[in-house]
Amino acid sequence: MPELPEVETVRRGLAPVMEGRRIDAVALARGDLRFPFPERFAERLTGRRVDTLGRRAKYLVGALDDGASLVMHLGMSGSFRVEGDDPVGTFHYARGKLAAHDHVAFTLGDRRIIYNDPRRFGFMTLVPAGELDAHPYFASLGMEPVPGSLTADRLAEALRGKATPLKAALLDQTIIAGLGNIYVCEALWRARLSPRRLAGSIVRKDGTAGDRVSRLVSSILAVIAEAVAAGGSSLRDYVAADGSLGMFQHTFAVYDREGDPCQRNTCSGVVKRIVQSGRSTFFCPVCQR
DNA sequence: AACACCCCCTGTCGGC
DNA sequence: TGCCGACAGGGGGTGT
Repeated sequence: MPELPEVETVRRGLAPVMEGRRIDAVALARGDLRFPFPERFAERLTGRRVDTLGRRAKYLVGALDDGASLVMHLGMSGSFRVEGDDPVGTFHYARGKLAAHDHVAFTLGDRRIIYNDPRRFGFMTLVPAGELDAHPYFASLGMEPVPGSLTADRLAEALRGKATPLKAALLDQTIIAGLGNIYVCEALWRARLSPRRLAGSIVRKDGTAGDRVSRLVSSILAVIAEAVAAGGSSLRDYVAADGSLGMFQHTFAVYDREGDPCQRNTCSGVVKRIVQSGRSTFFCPVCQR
């Protein structure tokens, strides 16, 4: 479910509940999510203090006081909620029993952080001190779609000569890390680029960025920044850790808008849905070239 | 090496 | 109303 803006929204919600606090207990409702939990997962976490809760691509990374990292991925349907006796800030506290698809409960003082994931495509693991950057999940991740990391020159270099459709290249986490199906569709619409065009074809012949790459970079940076500012997108039952709903879905130009008129002022096109590498792509075949 | 496909799992929704 | 297929925000593994 969650792409970078949703994961970042979750991070911002959980950080004040986790940072600087000790994990007093970890309860697992089952031995695996997408993958088995690592050996002694609960024991290794218990008693550790979470110094910071960070994010890389779509991963949440808790930096523990022994140098290890708690790595969490929400997959398609993962979410967190916070329960406790001591209402603070905007959190909605309601202590209760574990519900269906609650798989992990972290107790930190008077709070409980509960991970729920119906499809169990999410996963958690512990990475020993000093091994995070070299870990398989992280070693090959590409640029973060933020200013200073994602630049036109770097994207041009990464896409040059690539024969895969542009849509697939943008979903490739080893090129840009954190984009998913929604924001790729939206960014391509903003950049007026066809998802079917070969990725290498937007790069100039001499390998420099040029107008198309520049437009794409601006579009990606803008759509991600706007989505983060809006608290991400809420589809189906997705909510942030504080129970609030992200609002960005109301501004989708093409995602899940098959048949709607293209929102570009001068365009008479209609949003079309196609399937690329097994996933839906929404775009305007008239203005996206 | 680089791609394209299939699969993991559960819930929801639309069509009949 | 009920059933059934299609589809869903991700990404890892396999086969070409």
